Amino acid sequence: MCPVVPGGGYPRPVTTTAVRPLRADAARNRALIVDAARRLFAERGLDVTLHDVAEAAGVGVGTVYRRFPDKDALLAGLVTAKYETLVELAERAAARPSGREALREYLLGAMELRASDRSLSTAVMRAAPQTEQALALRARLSEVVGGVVERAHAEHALREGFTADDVPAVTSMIGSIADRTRGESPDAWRRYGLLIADAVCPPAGELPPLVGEPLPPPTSGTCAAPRP
Amino acid sequence: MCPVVPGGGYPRPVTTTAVRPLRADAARNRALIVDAARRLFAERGLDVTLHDVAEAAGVGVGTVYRRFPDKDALLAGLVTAKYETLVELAERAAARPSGREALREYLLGAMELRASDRSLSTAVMRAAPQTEQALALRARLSEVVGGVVERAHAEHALREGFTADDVPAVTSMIGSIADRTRGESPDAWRRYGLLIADAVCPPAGELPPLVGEPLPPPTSGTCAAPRP
Amino acid sequence: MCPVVPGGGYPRPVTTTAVRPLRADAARNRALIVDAARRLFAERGLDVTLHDVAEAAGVGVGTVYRRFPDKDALLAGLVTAKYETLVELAERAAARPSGREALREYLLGAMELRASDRSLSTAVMRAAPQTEQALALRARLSEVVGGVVERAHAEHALREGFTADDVPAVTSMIGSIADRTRGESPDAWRRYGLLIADAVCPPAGELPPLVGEPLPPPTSGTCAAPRP
Amino acid sequence: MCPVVPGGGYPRPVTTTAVRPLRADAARNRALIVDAARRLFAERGLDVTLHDVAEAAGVGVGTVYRRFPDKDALLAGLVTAKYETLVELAERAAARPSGREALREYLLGAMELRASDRSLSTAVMRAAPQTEQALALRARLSEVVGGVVERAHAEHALREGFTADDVPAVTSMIGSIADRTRGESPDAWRRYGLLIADAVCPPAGELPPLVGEPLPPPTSGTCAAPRP
DNA sequence: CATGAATGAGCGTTCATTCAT
DNA sequence: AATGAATGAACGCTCATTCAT
Repeated sequence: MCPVVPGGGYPRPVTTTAVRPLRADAARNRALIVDAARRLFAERGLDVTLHDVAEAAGVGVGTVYRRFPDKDALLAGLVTAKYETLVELAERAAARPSGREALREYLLGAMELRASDRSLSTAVMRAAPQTEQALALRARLSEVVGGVVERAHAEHALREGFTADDVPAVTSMIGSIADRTRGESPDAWRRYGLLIADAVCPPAGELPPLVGEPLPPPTSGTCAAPRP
Repeated sequence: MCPVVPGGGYPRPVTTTAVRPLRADAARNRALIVDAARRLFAERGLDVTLHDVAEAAGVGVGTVYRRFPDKDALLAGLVTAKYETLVELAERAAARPSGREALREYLLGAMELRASDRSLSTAVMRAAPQTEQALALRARLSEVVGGVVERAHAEHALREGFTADDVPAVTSMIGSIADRTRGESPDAWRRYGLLIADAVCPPAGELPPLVGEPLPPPTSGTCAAPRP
Repeated sequence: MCPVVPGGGYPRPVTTTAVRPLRADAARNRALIVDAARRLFAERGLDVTLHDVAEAAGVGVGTVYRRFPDKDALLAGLVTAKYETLVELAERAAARPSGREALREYLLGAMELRASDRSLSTAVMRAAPQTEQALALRARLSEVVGGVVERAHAEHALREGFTADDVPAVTSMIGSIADRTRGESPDAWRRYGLLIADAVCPPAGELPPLVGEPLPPPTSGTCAAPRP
Repeated sequence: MCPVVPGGGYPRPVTTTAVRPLRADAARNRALIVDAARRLFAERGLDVTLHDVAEAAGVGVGTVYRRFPDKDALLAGLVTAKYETLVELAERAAARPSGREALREYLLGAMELRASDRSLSTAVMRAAPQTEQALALRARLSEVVGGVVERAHAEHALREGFTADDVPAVTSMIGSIADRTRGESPDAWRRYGLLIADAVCPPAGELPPLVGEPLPPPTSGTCAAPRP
């Protein structure tokens, strides 16, 4: 609703022409920071320094700290933004009539997202969702994906025992592969994405009778973000 | 069972003029260092300091630097040691009459190994194999696993298009999951290990008709270690 | 009772051409700032930030800097305010018929004042009196206390050699004790306040025959505030 | 016994010619650091940075941190060294036949010491004695001074109610005065040192009948160093 | 050779101060 | 005049790496 990252949909001050003219610079800088952070984190992983971010954004370090209390908060901001994208993705996928196709679409889309950002697979793990917004997004995502998973199960399109909580784990694995291969062949992960998607929820036509004896039900949300 | 130190079978420079009696101490120290490093990295991840390693090994930091030019080289050393274990594992598995079973045994064993060591999934990524020995080990591993894969294909037990080069990718993914879950539920990775093993090479009885349209043939060895 | 803001009795620039109606706001802000600063410094010592002060005062940091060139100037402002209280105290004490009692009253009162404000003993040290007003206040204080001291000497109630310039030194010492003990026993300083007051000017009844061989006459005003 | 600061009496390796030849540099550097620290702290108070210390000592910051885990530890080291001097001073004073004279000698000596080091009055307060050595020294000091105070009381040379725990408070006050006047007249504190010494324990000949109604017995050790 | 003392760039973070709005 | 966003030098501290012993 109200994106942490001022990417696209800033709440336009529709009624007043200039609600807070002072905010113009601030907002622009914030956007610069988030953009730079996103880019750097995506490229180089979690060990970029806030000095790097500041420099890349063309602002002073202090400005970064004005917007984000510390490095984790910045990461959390990025993660939150990414959750938003995931929610959108899930909702779009859920609109499909076939649960199977909905799930495959979401799975492959989520993998793609993870694969595009080096920091994400690690960041999601480290940064507990600290804002209500983040928690709400996670809950919403869980809800939508849960629905899709249920529908796919009802269609017998899904490997037995697979739950909505397995989804982040599965995309996280793909993220790790992508991290290793981004340099040489940025699409290498697709091979494994497909492998896993097929294992979980094969494309229409064949149903895998694979006997999955699911181990102890996974710590729920294991690969999502840690509980606060 | 699993020789930590690859120094065991050093090719003696028989023909060289000087015998170098000091080599004994050096080798012992190298062994101590690698041993300590392995333990510490496995326990605490990549952010252990070289002082910690040196202390745990009972040597001075300088000695560590004498054996390994820098931290990455030490990591590479660990990776090398791990390759030795993998080779053993592969050879043992390859002894099975069934290619399918041989492959499953190796896959699950390799996953287990990755899961047991916190630093490995990252280390493999960062450290290029720098010694002839490491390259030789990798070649040998590739050879043995390649044989097993071929046999499994011959038995039609393996997903079409799957190659020996996919094996490290697949185990690497499991390593990343294990890293994320080790704290809370150290066995959580098994769920996904099984999922993937089944997808690749299902247990005897059913054959996966899953149509795998392999994407661009993976950069060979992609998920092993980066090229030097 | 004790006007925090020295702005109260500003000498109006009656003769100047422009009346400057804005002065009202400015003065009010200055008052708010000094008030907040006093409170915060007294509570938390010198390491409060100017942002804290500004926030507590309900103004922006910029406003603080408009009124006081830098942090030290603000401290100087506080010291000035404190001087006003001291002048009042001295005048009230000087009204007593007995010089001895007047001096003791002033001494103990001044000590109490110092003891009640955490930042003051340090602030006095660092901030030179920068305004004419501050200098005027200091002169006035010196005058009043000088009178009292003289009367006490005339009554032979005061240790030989003791001068009005020793008074700030003596109260300053108590301030330092109070700073150190405020946390655990906020009244601990009284023990030493009494000790010193008795040494300087014992309560009526006994006259201290203590032979004080005053060392080199103290740099006058040494413990008040440094020269500009 | 074993000085924190390698000032004079290093335990000479009497029996072996070269016990630890490597330590030569280390010891020299440590001495340089402590010397520089002492000088800087004495001159500029507690807010010197460890970079300053390192630079003044001619070593890198890392070296300072190698010797002292953090800034407080360095301070604690200095404080410990100062305690040693105080113990020596107290023991020498205690050797006098007259308790009165012993106490005056110690008081004035301790004041002199405090007056000579700007950081000390603050440092003693902040740095809790962290080593057994420091605690032992403090205990020893307390013991010796306690004996002297008792003897002075027995001679009726001491203001009633004055205890050994008042001694650090009294010297601390002098330290604060000295801090304020060091720049302009470094001996100004003597005037007040004498005043206080006389108030506490007047020179032989006259006994002050000053009615001291001691306030609640002071938190013991209030102005010494905080309890660990 | 082995040692561990020394180094110093760099980290995350703070805050007095400036300046565009 | 007032604001508060922006700045960046500096802080305490770490640790990979070097080099005198």
